[in-house]
Amino acid sequence: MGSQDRLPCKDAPPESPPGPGAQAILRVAEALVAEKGFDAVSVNDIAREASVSKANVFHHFKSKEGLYLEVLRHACRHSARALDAALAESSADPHVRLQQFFFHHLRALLEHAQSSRLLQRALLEGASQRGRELAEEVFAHHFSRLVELVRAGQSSGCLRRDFDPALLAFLLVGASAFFFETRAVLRHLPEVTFAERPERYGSAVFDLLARGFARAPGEVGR
Amino acid sequence: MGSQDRLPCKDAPPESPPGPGAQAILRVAEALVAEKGFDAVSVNDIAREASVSKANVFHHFKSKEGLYLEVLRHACRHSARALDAALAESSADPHVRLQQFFFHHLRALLEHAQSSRLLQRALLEGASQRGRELAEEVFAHHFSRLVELVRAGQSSGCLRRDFDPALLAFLLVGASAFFFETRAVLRHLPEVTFAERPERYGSAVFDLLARGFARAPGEVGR
DNA sequence: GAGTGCGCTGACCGAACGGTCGGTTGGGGT
DNA sequence: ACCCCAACCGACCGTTCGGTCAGCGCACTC
Repeated sequence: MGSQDRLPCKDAPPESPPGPGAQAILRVAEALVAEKGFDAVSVNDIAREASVSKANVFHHFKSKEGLYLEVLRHACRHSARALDAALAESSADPHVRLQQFFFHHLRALLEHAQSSRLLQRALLEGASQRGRELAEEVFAHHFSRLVELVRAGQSSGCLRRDFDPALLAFLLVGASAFFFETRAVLRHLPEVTFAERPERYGSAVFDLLARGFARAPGEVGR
Repeated sequence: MGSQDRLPCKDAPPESPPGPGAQAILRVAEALVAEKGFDAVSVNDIAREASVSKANVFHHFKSKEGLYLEVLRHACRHSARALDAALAESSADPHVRLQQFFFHHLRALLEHAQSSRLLQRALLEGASQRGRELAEEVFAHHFSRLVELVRAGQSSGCLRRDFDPALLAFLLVGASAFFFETRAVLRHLPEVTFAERPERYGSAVFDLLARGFARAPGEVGR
């Protein structure tokens, strides 16, 4: 009943560093859950795909929920690292930094589609609140940093000051994320020519947005 | 086996117009599936919540999948009607028409959160391809009309011509949809002040976008 | 070579799943 | 009066679910 883990900060200890067998299970679970969702994947499916017995899955993870959380933690770590990299661009021009973040973020989303889809699902599902909290932690932290980046651009003078910095941050993230989410559908829309050309989509979107948030009408720096 | 329905166009005949009992089941199923997802809701749950026997559910719908498709069809009809209304704005100014569409769409999304979430899920899940096709039909049609609206604005001269009309259409839809999707998370982000103020979010986003796609620098019409 | 810890397994459990079946209503047509 | 048929139900079916358990093989130590 009351045996919840109380360790607040430690990374590995709650479960020992995953051995090679556990990692194989983790990888398979990640792929299957990302594709079909937690409820649509059974432990049997995972075990079969990983070529181990179902009992072995429960040997390495204390429950299906536990395995799911481990999978999610892995995806979060992955995603957090990618966001760190995207935010670490070191240009002096905030406009360029925003652009680089946007491209980096979009590319990372598409390249690690599995983790992206996993987090997308975690945010959607009301069930397993622990999963939501996990995903929200990652997003809250990095979103703050992005907002700060926008705000810095505003006070440095190269971005307009009459809009909410959080709004632009949200739009940048959303333009990438929504593109990723709906890409499969976009392919079927005859009017859409950018479904298969993420770079083209990225630069077109950023240009359009930049016209809205950049300071001077002709002096954008590009 | 080979007993697929072949009727191409008819609306009602495959299943008779739903009686009051069937409608109650449908309503409950819609709510539960929208909240938890298809796989996380059992027929027993639906029957219990609707205060009927499980057998009765199978009396009105030939299978769980069939019930799901009926639920989805209902949500699609709902959504299609809302989009029709949003696209039917009759102003002469394309800029105003776009704005009205955007606000209408955002409001509809939030007001009929249940249907919205249902379609969002249908697009996400690779399983039950029939569901995807259903949702895609609705989107493809109305997206075309929206693109045409943008294109009309471009050739009428009040919108810039150096961007892809499908791109703006996509951004308008995405800005609403992504806001809807992530609203629960936005509430927890301290920097975000617009999570509870959709109208404020809507006008801020449209203003920012409008600066990017509108033709003249000072002549926006608002 | 007895002891020990660990990765792993097949057999098994109770519960819940989607779905079926035989039967009971009750209002409408003849 | 009769029958019919849709709506509805309790009981039940076979299957699969998440999860448990006793034990096997094998490397390692003393």
